[in-house]
Amino acid sequence: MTGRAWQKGSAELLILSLLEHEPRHGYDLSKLIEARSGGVLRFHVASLYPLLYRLERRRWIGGRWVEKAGQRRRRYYRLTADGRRVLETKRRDWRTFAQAIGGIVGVEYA
Amino acid sequence: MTGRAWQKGSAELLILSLLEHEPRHGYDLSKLIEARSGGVLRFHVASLYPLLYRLERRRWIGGRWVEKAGQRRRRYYRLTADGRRVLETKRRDWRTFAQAIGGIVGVEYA
DNA sequence: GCTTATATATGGCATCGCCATATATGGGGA
DNA sequence: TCCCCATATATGGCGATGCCATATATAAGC
Repeated sequence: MTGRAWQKGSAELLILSLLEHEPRHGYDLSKLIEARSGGVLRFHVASLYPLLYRLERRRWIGGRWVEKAGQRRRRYYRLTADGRRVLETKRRDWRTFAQAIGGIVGVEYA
Repeated sequence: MTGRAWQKGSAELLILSLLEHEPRHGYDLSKLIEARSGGVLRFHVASLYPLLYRLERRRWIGGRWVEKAGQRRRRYYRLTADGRRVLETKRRDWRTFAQAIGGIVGVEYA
């Protein structure tokens, strides 16, 4: 549970980043985060879906249902123009934040 | 408000780090965080004092009152042996976490 | 005398991630 | 055949943690 509290706030940045180049659905995002972080990051679906609704309500992402035979329906999300701008800002902010923390606690990321 | 949400969870690491080499009192810690981060990080005292009580309750830090003439009383905190171990763990965890985030969102800290 | 900086304290609130649980479908193995 | 697992989305309630507002108290500076 150690680092779980840090995830607060980073979730939005993660989701926006993963949607940058292609639309994805919720379950896929959840699996991607876990896989790409080598298991370090893990988002429970109970956090993920409400987060996606929130981002959609803010118009940072847009979702649409895709139904295929022999498959549960999926909702695919894509970045909006607003979302793209927010992503850039959040990336910069994250970098600034991480460097500030690193500077004080004496951690280098190299 | 941009990065404020990220602070959740990093507060403990910051405090423990700042107490690593010398005892400090609450107000001092609050000012130090702001100064050393160039204003990027800022902890309101309303968050800070309850946090200090929590850390003391967990025996990660120990506080003692210091009264001097012509000065409001101050409570100085120092790291305990437990606190020192926790600090090491949290530092490692933070590094792992920041690298995982950086890897997914495409941010380098160099 | 008034404001500002120093210094600690606390009640109530908002945000956000988690647990538990629910629904629904397809595939693989015993 | 039957059950479990992976896939896929949904939601009520809870806990942790930081913030706002406010309070108290003292010394320094104008």
